[in-house]
Amino acid sequence: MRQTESFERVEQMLAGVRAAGLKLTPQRMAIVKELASDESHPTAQELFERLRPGLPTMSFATVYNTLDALSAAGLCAAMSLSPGSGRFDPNMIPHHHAVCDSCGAVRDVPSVGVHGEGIAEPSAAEAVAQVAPGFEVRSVERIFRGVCAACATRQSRSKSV
Amino acid sequence: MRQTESFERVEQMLAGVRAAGLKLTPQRMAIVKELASDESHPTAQELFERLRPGLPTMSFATVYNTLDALSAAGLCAAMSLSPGSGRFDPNMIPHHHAVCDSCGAVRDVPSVGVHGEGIAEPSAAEAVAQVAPGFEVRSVERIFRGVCAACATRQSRSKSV
DNA sequence: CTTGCAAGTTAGAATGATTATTACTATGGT
DNA sequence: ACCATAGTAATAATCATTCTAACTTGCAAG
Repeated sequence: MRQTESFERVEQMLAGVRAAGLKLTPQRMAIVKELASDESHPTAQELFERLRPGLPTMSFATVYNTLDALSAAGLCAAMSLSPGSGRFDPNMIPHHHAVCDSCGAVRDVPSVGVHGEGIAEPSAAEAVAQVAPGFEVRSVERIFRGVCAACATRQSRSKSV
Repeated sequence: MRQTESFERVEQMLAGVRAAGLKLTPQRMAIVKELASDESHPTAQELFERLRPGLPTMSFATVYNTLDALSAAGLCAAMSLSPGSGRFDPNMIPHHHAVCDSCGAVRDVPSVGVHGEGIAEPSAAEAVAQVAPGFEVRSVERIFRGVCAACATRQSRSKSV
């Protein structure tokens, strides 16, 4: 069943590539196949190393280009979850973050509200337990992604030109 | 009032530095002051640039060292929210992520459950609106941080030595 | 107040991931 | 089969972060 699922996802993604007007090159096919059948959220590095045996001439930049193209076409998502990098937060009270996709600004969002602090609701904890048995959840963080007021006006302005 | 708040946080953090057995150097004081009175989640880069005028001899590594020390002492948190970097996710169905703090592995967590997809609950949306008026939330992502089964056993093993 | 030493700092080099550049090549429509 | 365009390869450039080795300082005991 899992085979079928990932096969479908490959097909879907390849269709998406064409629909987005992107050319279907061997490199892209290989990257799509590898990415779509992988649950482990690989890095560009990992993909490159896995694909190199099959396409020894492929360049590293192609992996990034393709991943960017896929992201832009809405066929995959770039994440940044790696620990110990980027920004530092002096606020140790459990809270969430609003991140502007456009300018990258980050704002704290207090976790008031009915659902309580940084503790998972039962349903969510169950969902984690199902996909990752034995995973001990220590904290839950919510990231609200969107566009801040400043960027919204800036974008509509430049769009109207 | 805001002045007082950040002043308190500086005091608290400095106290924490001493409590953790860390030496209180001018560089650390400066970094703590700057970080604790800042809501914008600065990068190491930004902190360094802001502090350089006051401490021209300070090295870049000191900023990182201090931030690491503060994180280790539980006085601040390192985040990675920047867009377009790190890992790639082929799963475009709204879902959450379980991240192991120890090995960095990422697993998808389906967002079944009563609270629905990637849409914020009213209370959370309100909270965002209060701190960032005009922020348009496009998606909500949850990150469950913790320790995966494999790392949990590995840690308890090495701890018992 | 002085002294000693561990912890901290400095400067710069090393590392590693990502992005940009440029000339070459292959794809897909006609 | 041909051509224009989009994609690729190779390499250089950039940026953040970590490491190294020598020097300096906070601070506690004398």
